[in-house]
Amino acid sequence: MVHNDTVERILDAASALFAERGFAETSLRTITSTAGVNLAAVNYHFGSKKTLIQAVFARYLQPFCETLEANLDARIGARAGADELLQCLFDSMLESAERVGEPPQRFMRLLGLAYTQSQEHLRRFIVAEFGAHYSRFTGLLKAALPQLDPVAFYWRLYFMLGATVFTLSSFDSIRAILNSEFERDSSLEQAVDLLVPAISGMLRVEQRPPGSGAPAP
Amino acid sequence: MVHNDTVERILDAASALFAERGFAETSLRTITSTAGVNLAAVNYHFGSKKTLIQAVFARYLQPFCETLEANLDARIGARAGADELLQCLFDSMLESAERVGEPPQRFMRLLGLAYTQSQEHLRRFIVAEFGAHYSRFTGLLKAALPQLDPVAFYWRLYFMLGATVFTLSSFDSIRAILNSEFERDSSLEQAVDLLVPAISGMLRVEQRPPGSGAPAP
DNA sequence: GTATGTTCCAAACGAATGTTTGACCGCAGC
DNA sequence: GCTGCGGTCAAACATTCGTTTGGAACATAC
Repeated sequence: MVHNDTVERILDAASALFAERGFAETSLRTITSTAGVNLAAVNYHFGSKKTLIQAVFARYLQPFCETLEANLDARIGARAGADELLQCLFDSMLESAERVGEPPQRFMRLLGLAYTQSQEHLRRFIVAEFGAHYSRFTGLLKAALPQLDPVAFYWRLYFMLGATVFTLSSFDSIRAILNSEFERDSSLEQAVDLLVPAISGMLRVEQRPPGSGAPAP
Repeated sequence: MVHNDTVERILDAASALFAERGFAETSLRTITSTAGVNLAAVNYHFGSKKTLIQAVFARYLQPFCETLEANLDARIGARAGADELLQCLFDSMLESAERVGEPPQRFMRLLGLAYTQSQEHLRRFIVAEFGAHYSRFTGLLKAALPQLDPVAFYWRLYFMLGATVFTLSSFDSIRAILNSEFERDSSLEQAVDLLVPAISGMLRVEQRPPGSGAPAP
């Protein structure tokens, strides 16, 4: 697939429209008319709608993985703290989004859609493309939190993923609410600055000793 | 709309299928054939697909709101802690799901879809149906966390919502991974027992003093 | 027994979807 | 000058979608 103008225009339009409405709710006709190209161009250049969806993800994932790996190599020593690792992760996200030239919240939105919409082919694609890098990061984070047992750590990874994807992907609407309610504008960087210590704290909370909470069923 | 057998069968099938695939990806033909009723039954009993989606939500939301209000009245005093409030919230969710007779993770899944899929009518419907109860809970929680400034509190509400909806709605797949990796089965109640202290800790983290983190843009 | 209203059903409706087709254009290589 | 080729285009393809229709079946009321 050659990187010509039509391909870029389709990817731009598809990325924005998918993030806005979801995959099934976005038709190829909407994409091609937004991009100003012919309807048949998608199938000609990408093969199908499924592979177009994957191409949209690849354009984000590849720079993100590269940036994350580079930042981990440069900034993270043998025994890094959870705080450093999280800051590194979010910095990489912001950096790579700037490299791609699209807002980071759009990437988060797409990532959330990949989990919530029924796109099994997409989850497989992401694991294949991203799995190794993901494992490296979670391994480092696990080493930074030795007090957590493996199962609790696993769950907290998902708590972190959920909080991040959910809030950053909804950043635009949350900001609109905050603006109308507090008359104070906020940037995505400020949101990340609130997110990192909150998540770091969540990860570091001491585990509740078994039996001290709600009675086990 | 009378509560006859056909209506119940449609709601059961629609609830399960929506949670599994999303709204746009689930056709009325799939719903009616799963329910074993005629295709026209949906439009006859519910009017349209949109109002069917709302009806599916109403069947969960109404018992949940009632249960939450009752539990808040019964168990929460004037100045309750964040821990108590969270436990009360999750207990209400589990209780009401049992009352409805469907798994709680299905409700969480639907709630996540309501946010991520482009269903403006549904968000409006949920706010109208649930807004007052939601405000009561967030007001109590805010009073329990007086050290947080309003904007930081607002963001942490979303962190909490994201972590909860994301993990509990993906509970089935997370459990499958945990089972294959640690050979230890886990219940939804155990997941909630891990979630409550983690979120409570996240909410109580001291705010990072301005300027000590990444430089403000 | 007839009238009335509710529920169900097979069939069809128009619109929208992803995909394919075959002609057309510009441009390189021989 | 002809040929192959990558790219574009309008048009059509076959499905699938949500919704509507007209009548059959049934119960209840008078």
